[in-house]
Amino acid sequence: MAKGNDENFFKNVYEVVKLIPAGRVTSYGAIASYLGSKGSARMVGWALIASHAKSNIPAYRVVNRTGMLTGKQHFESPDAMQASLEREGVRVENDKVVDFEKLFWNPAKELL
DNA sequence: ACAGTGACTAATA
DNA sequence: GTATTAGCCACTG
Repeated sequence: MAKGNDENFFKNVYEVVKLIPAGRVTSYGAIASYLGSKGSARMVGWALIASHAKSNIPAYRVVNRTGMLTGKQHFESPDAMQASLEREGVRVENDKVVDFEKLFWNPAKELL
């Protein structure tokens, strides 16, 4: 670890993910774009791993561009992510968010 | 310092 | 329409 030099980027991810309304989801690319690291969606995913390990971040509200729960494997249980989403009203089918486009929450627009 | 890996995305075949 | 390649940036060995 770099002693938290990149906290700026990570912290931004934490803030945005925390601000995601219940029952809504967003994509890594959207967060990356909002942070200015457009094209580096992988960093958002990496940040979420750190965030999940460091703070209580609802990382389950963040999925990939197709709405698939790619990161569920990193949770305590692979089913925790889907369960949490369904608990908030998000329908998940075959590890994929239903009506993802409707539930999609764009920080660059909603949070503007 | 180099190479491999990864919670991604878009383009190409 | 599915599969593969390439670009992306940070972390680990």
